[in-house]
Order: sequence, then C-alpha cells, then structure tokens
Amino acid sequence: MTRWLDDDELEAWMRLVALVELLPGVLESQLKRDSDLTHFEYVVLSMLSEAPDRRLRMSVLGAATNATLPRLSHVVSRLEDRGLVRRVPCPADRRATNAELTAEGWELVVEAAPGHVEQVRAAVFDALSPDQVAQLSQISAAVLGRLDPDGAREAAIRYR
Amino acid sequence: MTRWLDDDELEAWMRLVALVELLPGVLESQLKRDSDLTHFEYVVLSMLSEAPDRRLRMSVLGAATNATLPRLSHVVSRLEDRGLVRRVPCPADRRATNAELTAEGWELVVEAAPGHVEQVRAAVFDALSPDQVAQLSQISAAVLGRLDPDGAREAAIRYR
DNA sequence: CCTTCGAGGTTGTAGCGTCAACTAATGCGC
DNA sequence: GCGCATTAGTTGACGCTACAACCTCGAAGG
Repeated sequence: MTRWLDDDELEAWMRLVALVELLPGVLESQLKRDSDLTHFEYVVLSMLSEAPDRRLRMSVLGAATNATLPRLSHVVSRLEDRGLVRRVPCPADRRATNAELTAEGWELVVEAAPGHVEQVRAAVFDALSPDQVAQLSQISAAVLGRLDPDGAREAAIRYR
Repeated sequence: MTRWLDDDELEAWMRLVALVELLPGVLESQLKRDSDLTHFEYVVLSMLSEAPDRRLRMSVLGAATNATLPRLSHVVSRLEDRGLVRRVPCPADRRATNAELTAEGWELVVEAAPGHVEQVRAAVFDALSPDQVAQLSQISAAVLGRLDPDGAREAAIRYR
C-alpha cells in the first residue's frame, strides 16, 4: 500500500532532517553569543530595518517571517522590553498594531548583520558551488509551494 | 569588509530559512494528530525499531538523531512513561543505559510510519524531480559537513 | 590500591513556541 | 443604523529544548 522511500530518497531525507535539526542551532549560537539575539529576533529586526519607515504591521511582519501571530506578539514584547522595538497603534485601522524599529534596534541590527552573514557563509554558502546555490533555491521554492500553498513567497523583502 | 550575499544567494537563503521554519511544523502536526508523537519522538522510536534487538545506547541514539544527551534523556523518560520504551542498564559498562523499544512502542511506530511517509512525500518528494532529489542530497551533505564536522554522517541506520 | 580525570547520563531551571481563549474593532447584510 | 461574522492582536498555561550542575562509573598513572 504505502509507497516507501527508495534508497536515494531515504538518504536525501535523512540528510535534510539532520540539516533542519542542526542549522538553527548553529545560527542561534553565533547570534546569541555576539548580539544576544535569537535568529528569529534577528529576522524580525532585519525585516523592520528594511521596511519603509522601519515599521510594519504585526500581521505583515508575521507573514514575512513565517511566524504565527502569538509567537510574533511574544517576541515583539521581549524586544520592546529591551527597547529595540516600539509598538505603535495604527491610526487607519484601530485593531492593528505597527511594530517600529527604535534607534537602538537599528544600531543592533547594523552591528549584528556582518557576523551573522559571515556565519551563514561559513555554514552554508562556502560549502556550495554557484550551481548548487541555484539548485537549492529551486528546490526550496518547490518544497515551500507544498508547505505553504498561499503566501510566504512575498517574503522577498530585502534581508541584507 | 563584509561580503554580503548576492541576489541569488539571498533568494536561496530566504527560501531555505522559510523551509527550515515551516517544515518541522508540517511534520509535527501530522504525527501529533495521527499518533500523538513529536517528529523527534518518531525518529527515536524509528531508530530503535531498526536497531539490533531494538535497543541502542543513549549516546549512540543521541548521535544518530542529532540530539543532545539531556534532550534525549527527557524524551526517553516521556516515552518510558507511555510504555513505548524501556531503559535497561548496560551490563558491560555500568555507566551506560540502553533504550529498548517495547512491544507497544513497536506497534506504534509500525502504525505511524505509513502516514508519516506519506506526509514526507506530499510535503517534499512529490515536489521534486529525481534529479532534484540527488541535488538535495548532495547539497545537504555538503552543508552538514560544515555544521557538524565530525559524526552525524553515520546516522545512516535504516529509517524506513 | 588509590587518586584523578574523563566519559555516560540524569535532573532542574529558565526560555521560547504553540494552542486555546479572549478582547476589540471592522464591515457586511438588510 | 443594528447584529453578526470576521479580522487583528494579546494573554496565559503548558510542553519541549538548552544549559549547567551534578552523580556515578571506568581507566590510566603512579
């Protein structure tokens, strides 16, 4: 009945699972050590830093970072406590909240970015040929299409 | 100074991050719903089910599943409470502990496996051509080499 | 032997994410 | 304009993971 994975698929799957298990930890530890940030916190700050007026609506930010709203809300609260982000009620729609990067937040991302990018290079891109980068991009896109049939594709905001 | 990511790298990276963020959730929810298991719990049970005598030392199991020992210990405790796994002190080395799959544990994996494999197909392999599967395998291996310079490669125990 | 060091595991705590419940505001139908 | 469903977001409780402290056993050196 069940179509099991053949040997090639199995090997690919085992490796992908290992990658998914290990990659986050590697990113976290560098960011935590150097900037006291979670990778997800970094992504949030980074997204804000690229947005017009360094400000985004919670729901947009959530979609852009692939996060649930509760998760984002909690994280923004922590960042707010640290003075890196500010919550601003949206005048247009009074249900909505805008998250806005503070000056300190901006400084922290700017200072965290180089180390993070280097870590990403060291962990991922230094191991891949240009062809493989293109393949990875295609493959990820294809899988994302399955994982998240709707949005998430417009997370194409600049990451830097 | 810093070598930023070029456009292709950036796109690949954004997609990979999204994949790493979303894939676990998709796996978890199917397993949780159908078998009340975490993906990691499933992997643990699965590894045990393929091992000789359905038994492995904690440290070996930890290496095979890319888990830290504390994490594994906690998980095994939970599985033990549910009667799926049994801890057996190792007679040869009295520091060591063997985790052993119980009959109930075996039954649960056997019954959980088909649904899980189908989910993996639906989420990943159905989206990829055979060439892409091979590419993914290569790419993952290359990155893993950076993430985990030593072991983890011998996680080649059968997954089924 | 006896000491010391390292390996193998377990336990406690604190932090992050999820889920469900809840509040508040919008907009649609009539 | 008045309900009612829907959208936006927050909050609290619970579960899982990481990290650090700890304990026990084995092995190596003298």
